[in-house]
Amino acid sequence: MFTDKYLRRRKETLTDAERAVLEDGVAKVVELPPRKVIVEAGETLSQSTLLVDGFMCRYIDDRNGFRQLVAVHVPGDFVDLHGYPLRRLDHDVAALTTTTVAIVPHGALDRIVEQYPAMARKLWYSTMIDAAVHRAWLFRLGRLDAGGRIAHFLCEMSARLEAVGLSDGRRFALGLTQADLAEICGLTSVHTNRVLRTLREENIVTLRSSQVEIHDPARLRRLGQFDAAYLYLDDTTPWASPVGNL
Amino acid sequence: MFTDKYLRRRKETLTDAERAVLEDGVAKVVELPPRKVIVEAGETLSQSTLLVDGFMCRYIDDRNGFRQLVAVHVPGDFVDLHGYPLRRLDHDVAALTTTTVAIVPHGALDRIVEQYPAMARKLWYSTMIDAAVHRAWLFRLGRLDAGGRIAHFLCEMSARLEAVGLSDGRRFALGLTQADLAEICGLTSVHTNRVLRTLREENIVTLRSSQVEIHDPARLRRLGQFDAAYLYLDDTTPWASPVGNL
DNA sequence: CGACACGTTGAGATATATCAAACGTGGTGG
DNA sequence: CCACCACGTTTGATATATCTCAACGTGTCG
Repeated sequence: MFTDKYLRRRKETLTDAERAVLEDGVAKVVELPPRKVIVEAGETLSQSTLLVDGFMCRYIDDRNGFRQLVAVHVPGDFVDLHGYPLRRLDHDVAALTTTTVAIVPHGALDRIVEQYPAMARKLWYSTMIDAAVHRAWLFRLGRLDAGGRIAHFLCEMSARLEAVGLSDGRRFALGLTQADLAEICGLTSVHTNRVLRTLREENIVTLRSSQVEIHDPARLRRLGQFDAAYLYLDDTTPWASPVGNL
Repeated sequence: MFTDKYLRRRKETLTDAERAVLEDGVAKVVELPPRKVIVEAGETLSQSTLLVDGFMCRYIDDRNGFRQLVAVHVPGDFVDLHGYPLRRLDHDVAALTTTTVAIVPHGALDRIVEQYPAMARKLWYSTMIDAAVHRAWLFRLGRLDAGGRIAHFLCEMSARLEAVGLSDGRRFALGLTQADLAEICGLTSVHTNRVLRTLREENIVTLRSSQVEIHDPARLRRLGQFDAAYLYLDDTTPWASPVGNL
């Protein structure tokens, strides 16, 4: 099963049988080039996307062509599962890097939800983690200054990537430019650059060509007032997350 | 049925039979005093709260005792339905004003979800609207300046209250102090006060002792770059929202 | 009448944006 | 193999939005 690659690294929340059912629903696996937009706001959707490899994001455009990222996705995430109940989205979805995605038609989800109530619950739960991440992002934008926002985001990425075996808590690849990071944190790229410099100079964290190296995790967490509880990573309720961190 | 009061005002999305089922699940109806905290982050929940009357909010505390509101609820909203799948929340839930709430034990939801798959979908959908609102708030905090944030929020409240018959699109009661508004918009209350003054002076909107009067809806919308699509108010899919705007 | 919460105003400090330019570097075509 | 281009990064100088601190006003309610 291709989902083995990352999905198994996490606290097992989908049973093997359930993962098989989900994979049965996969219509095809595709590679997307960097920056490829796969969903535009308002479109009616007939499928959802499971991210197998690479990084994706979701964003809302403003009037002046600037955009606010509202989510970043790592391998194992069910990127637009919320599009299944919602039908049409309020934002765009795009690849950040070259990615591999598995396409799950909504018809397949209909069947899964009907036949396997336990999976229906886990899918719902999964979308609720996504919402919890939104709330953490609200906190980040509303209450933290530039340094705190960047620190908080890097902590989140480290935790989520570690959960799927893509970070050791110190170093990881992150397919983001400084401009992307700015769009996540509600800052200009110029200011983001300056803040990254001081973070580097103070020996807290270094970000170079999409490689992140955390030198002082404790200070980074404190700067970002980061508490990973909202990621529900240790959850083992019958509701627990079906895939990746979502 | 007590839910008639507001729930019927909206595009009918729960059938009468379904509303009856939901009301059957209500264990009790209670009144809460202003500022009453009903859920604290991390607690394990065994019930969810339907807001019948008044205003409630959800918020995340920072280290210094400041807080960021992550949601505001109006009558008809299922305030912490996400607590049903999540079990424990990543934030607090509190009343803003004196409120009336209906308590729905999670056991009752279990029964509903098992017996009525169509309602299970509608409940899921409802939590997805809540998440869509989170994303609009991310846009607000990340991309708009102080005036834009306040304008955007007031547009949202006007639209949501209008949907439940509590606003005529021009005037409505909003149980918020300027300090609350500041915590919603990621601003200080001092700055919020100044921005409100210019909004009043420019004859766009007046907020006086929790009464909002919109003098120039078009300019307010433009200022806040507001587009109500994310509220999915006109949705009539089989998924459509069960209650209030959530 | 006093207390308390909420709203208002002022002066000054600071974080972040803006505009403009230069730099590095990996890739590409001649 | 070099020249050059595109893209991301870095830096400087200046403008501006928002915060901070401190004080004062105003209404409401016991």
